[in-house]
Amino acid sequence: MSKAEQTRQFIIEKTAVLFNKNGFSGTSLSDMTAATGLTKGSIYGNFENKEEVMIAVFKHSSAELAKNADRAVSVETSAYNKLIAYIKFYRNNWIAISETGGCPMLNAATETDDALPFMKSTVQHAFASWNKRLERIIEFGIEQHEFRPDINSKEYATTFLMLIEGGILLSKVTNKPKNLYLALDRILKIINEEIVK
Amino acid sequence: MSKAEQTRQFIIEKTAVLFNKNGFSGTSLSDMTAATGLTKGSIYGNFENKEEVMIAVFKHSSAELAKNADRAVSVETSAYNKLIAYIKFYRNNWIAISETGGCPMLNAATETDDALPFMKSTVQHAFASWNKRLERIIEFGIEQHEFRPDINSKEYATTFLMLIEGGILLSKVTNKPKNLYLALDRILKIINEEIVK
DNA sequence: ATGAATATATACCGAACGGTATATATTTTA
DNA sequence: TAAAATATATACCGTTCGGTATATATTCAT
Repeated sequence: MSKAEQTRQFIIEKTAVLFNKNGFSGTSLSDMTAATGLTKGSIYGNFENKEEVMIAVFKHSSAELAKNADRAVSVETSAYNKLIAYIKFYRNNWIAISETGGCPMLNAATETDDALPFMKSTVQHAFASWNKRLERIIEFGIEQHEFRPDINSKEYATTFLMLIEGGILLSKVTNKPKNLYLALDRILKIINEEIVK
Repeated sequence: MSKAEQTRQFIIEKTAVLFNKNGFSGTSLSDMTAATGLTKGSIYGNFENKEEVMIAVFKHSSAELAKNADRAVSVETSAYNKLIAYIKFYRNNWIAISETGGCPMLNAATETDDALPFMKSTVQHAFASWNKRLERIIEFGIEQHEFRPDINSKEYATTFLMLIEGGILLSKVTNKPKNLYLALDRILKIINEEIVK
């Protein structure tokens, strides 16, 4: 990794929390120079503009999230245990999520919708990937004869995703993990009562 | 209503969509003068600063949402039909919600969390009120012997709320109402299978 | 080790930012 | 209807905004 690539990665990592907490509009270039200790010249030597940094940061954050979730899931062999591990992953990581400004998917999606057209396709793609990853676990369960063969894996994946995001939102507002846990318990209930044979 | 009060209301209504779409940081005073046709002097004659406008706008938007939902619910007499009406309300209003920038509760909550401390208590209060309103319908159903007496009305209200917000988020991202409908169908299922006797 | 290539810092740009003092209209009250 | 009170417009403030040309360091390949 060349020096420039290192710096690029350094900028992404140091500004990720900034963008996640304050959004694109709420983050200024001086916030970014303060967070990195670099100058505007250095940042603009590695990125075309603020928008490009935002895109790179979001891609990094969502990829990191996916990587961590996948790691937690991959240690399990059965589809059921993989789903349980997924729930556990969110249960265990509430503090980290909370302290770094909440779910980057939720935050970016909310600001992107109407205000950041340049982010639209990137966010859409990240959500589709997330849905697909959950979907694949369910489909794997069907193949392994763990789960009912007639269920709509895509819809269940989406339902889980909505509950997780809704749970994180409520927990952030109330400052209590309880609501996220309620959402996760609901997902568990759906798995046990509707998905497993 | 005095002229000043009229103007104040006029500013709130004209800037509501603006704040909902672009957030607090993404909305400038010139955006506000453009949307209202008024000048800075006029706006600042009616509000202390931009923050006070944001607070007034959010209170207006969330109150409007509550009023419309209550209107839809109040025409029904049974608790069950009130809950159904609540679901129907969101189903019928997707286009309006979508076109005005999505759910103001979701949007404000997301930006507020870490970036707008001056909004925190207002948003928290609005969410608590929302939860309470749903709770009261469920409690009414218990009193009327329509619903099971042992259910946790607060938790069910929160679950519905999370599903609605998660559904709106996903539908906004994908630009398809399908996901919101999926969330609403899930709420209906919970009502029929866990709440009604 | 040295020259070429690349990365970072400095110093600056015009524009837009939120906000305000003051002048001018417009309401409101007597 | 006239005077007092209030609402709105004008013109301006200092600051910060995102962005850039250029100079200076630093890396990298030979």
